[in-house]
Amino acid sequence: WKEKYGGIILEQLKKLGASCDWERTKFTMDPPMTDAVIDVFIDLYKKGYIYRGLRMVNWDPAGKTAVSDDEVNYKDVNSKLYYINYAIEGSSEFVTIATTRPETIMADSAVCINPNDERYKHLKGKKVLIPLINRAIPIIEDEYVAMDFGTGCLKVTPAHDLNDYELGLKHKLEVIDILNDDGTLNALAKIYVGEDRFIARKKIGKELEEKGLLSKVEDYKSNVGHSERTDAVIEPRLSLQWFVKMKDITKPALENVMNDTIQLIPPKFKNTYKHWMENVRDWCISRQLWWGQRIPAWYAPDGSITVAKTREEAYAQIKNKSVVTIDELWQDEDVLDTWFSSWLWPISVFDPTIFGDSNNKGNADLNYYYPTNDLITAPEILFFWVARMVMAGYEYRGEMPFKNVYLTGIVRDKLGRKMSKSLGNSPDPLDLIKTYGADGVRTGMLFSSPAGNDLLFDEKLCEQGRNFSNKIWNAFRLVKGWEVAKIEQPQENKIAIEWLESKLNQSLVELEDHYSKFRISDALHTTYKLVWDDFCAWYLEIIKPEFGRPIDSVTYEKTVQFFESLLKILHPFMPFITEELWHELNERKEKECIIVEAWPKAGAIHAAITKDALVAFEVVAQVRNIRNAKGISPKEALKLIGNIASKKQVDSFAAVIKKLANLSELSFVNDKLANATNFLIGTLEFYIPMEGKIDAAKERESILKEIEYQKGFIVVLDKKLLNEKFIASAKPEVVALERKKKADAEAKIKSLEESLRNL
RNA sequence: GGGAGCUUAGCUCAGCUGGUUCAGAGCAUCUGCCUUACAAGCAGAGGGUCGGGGGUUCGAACCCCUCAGCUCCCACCA
Repeated sequence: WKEKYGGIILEQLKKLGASCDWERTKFTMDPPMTDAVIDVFIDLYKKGYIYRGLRMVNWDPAGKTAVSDDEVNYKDVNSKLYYINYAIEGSSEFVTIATTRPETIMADSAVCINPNDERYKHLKGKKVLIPLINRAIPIIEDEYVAMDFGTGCLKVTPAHDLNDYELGLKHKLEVIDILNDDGTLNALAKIYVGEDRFIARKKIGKELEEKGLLSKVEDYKSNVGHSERTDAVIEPRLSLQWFVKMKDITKPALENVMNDTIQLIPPKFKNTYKHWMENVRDWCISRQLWWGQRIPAWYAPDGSITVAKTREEAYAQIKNKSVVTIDELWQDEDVLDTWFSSWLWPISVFDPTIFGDSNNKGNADLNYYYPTNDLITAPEILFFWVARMVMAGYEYRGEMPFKNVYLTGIVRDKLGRKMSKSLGNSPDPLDLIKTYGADGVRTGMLFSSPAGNDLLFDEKLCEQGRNFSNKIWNAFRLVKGWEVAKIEQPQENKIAIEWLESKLNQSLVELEDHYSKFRISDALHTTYKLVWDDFCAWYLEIIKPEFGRPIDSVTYEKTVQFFESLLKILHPFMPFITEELWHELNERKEKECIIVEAWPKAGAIHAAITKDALVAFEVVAQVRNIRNAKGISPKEALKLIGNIASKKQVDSFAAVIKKLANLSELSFVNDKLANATNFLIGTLEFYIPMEGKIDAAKERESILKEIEYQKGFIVVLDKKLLNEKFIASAKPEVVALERKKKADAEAKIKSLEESLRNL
């Protein structure tokens, strides 16, 4: 099973482009890993952490087997609530107790009342007699009993009810198991021995009624567990199991998550974690299954138990104390909970021998890799696995196993259901990869993957991811298709390069911030915008030479460099296309691969240059506004200006600005950029009004609206700046920034008023 | 029953320290474009009482209270 399904999972991971160390895959049931598990069991047993105790299991009397919680279906069943009179010892009085299970009264160990219940105050310290068998049991008090349910008086049956069992533990009550494994009553029941539990229920009900011990019977709906396999009513049954004491071992695990030595991402899980760790019960580690590590406990005919790794070792320990032969020993048939092997993972995966010998400091791998940086896992196994790895880490290495725990979202389908094998609602990643490509699927998943939040899976996102791959590919085709010549570099290319340089650096800073906070989805969005909007939509459109013309070599070289940087930052999301293009873009040596390339370093963000370039781009926006105001197509607008644009370039505003620059024989010379843009706008305004269609009223309206907005802004800023509380509490640079905002707004209003006059 | 979280555009979700970078993105829809990288694309448009109510504050999507709906984890009732 493991070979088949483990193999499929590994193949899916490889197809998805996960870059793991495939030579080091481990299976927790491999012999050395198994040794580690057994060694830990023995060690914890010696330390007194492991003990045998009783535990309620879900018992299926038809299948005569324990079933897991998952295999129990709860159904609403019509049943009856029997009100039974228990006589008070040495008195003619009685108390009435409501129960759905009169057949278990013979297993009662006590009757429990709420200490705050005035009705029963006089019963304190007395005893009652169980009807039909007349056994005396004590009356105990516990706030657990609900005063408003039934009669407020509860019969306590530790052997046949989980809550009663715990109440029994608390009050040290006797446990009397009156049922056989097939659901019939045994000799301890004293009456109706051998009868089935449900037949006994009816007969006991009848007998109680005949003897006048039944005060009434009510119809009642209860939620009863049924076995998924046999549909038999599940019987809570006590069984001997192995436990790990959690009290001490959880201490460092709680402490070091609370003080952020180990960080949970997102941190909201700290609360959940804390609550669990503070209320943790002892860990039941034995399982009645046929696979797993068998518990290393050996039983002798005299009833003694020896914990040892092998039969021989067990015999060596026991032979002087007990008269047994080695062949008479038998091993516990239960196996260990799967998490009892998994919790050692961060250690045993590197050095499984470390647990057998307390002096073992660990091999080189363990010392190098432990503790690791990040654990990525699902929130639903935060307790099962993560918390226990932390416990084992502190117990066996005295140190955290990992620094950060990134909890992924749970993937749900469009209907909000958890994706699962049993529902069959999870798409096969291999099919998705076939349709959208591995890069598309990865990107699609990450578009909407905030840490720890659920994620409704939608194939549309994979489609978007696929489209992004395509965009990158097309950008590559464009660049690679250019003819390069040693010609003079146009001014606007210089500006475009500086602008993109600055944008790239700015994005690198943002990415660093996002990645450091594990905001993977945000990192993808930043990357996506940089590549699609800044690089493809703006930069490439500006530097793109006219059809049939070559590009200047300086711009070309720089563009290839940009492309390389972009591929590097894209690589974590899209490893396949980036690796491919990396090799196509330039000559590479044999081992020069993008996967081992260094992450681009952020350079300076040239605020001034960015600003100039933005002014240039703003011209584009102005052109657009004027065009919209006149309600004419850009083609028409350009025809007005001069019949110069090719059909292809008409719709591209980046191209428009270039054409405009050529037309007016202007170049974007250094600091005179602003003058140039003003001239351009003037040019447009000169030509376009000649059409006589300009909607002056509309234009005026929009300018007035903008002025209104800016004035409103100033009011807001003034309010803030005049607020003593704000001034007192804010940092000086924040105040300065607010002042600057105000000055900018005032300048803007002046310029708007100017254009209003010119209109 | 105990605990945690969610509710923002038709859909999926951002919105990080309360402020005008705050009402956003993508998808979907609508309009116009087969354009010499890309129709899996380009240019635009419409669309929201930030679940309801109350409070704190100069100021609330954001903080507090409350109600409603949803989800997950744990425990499940005589």
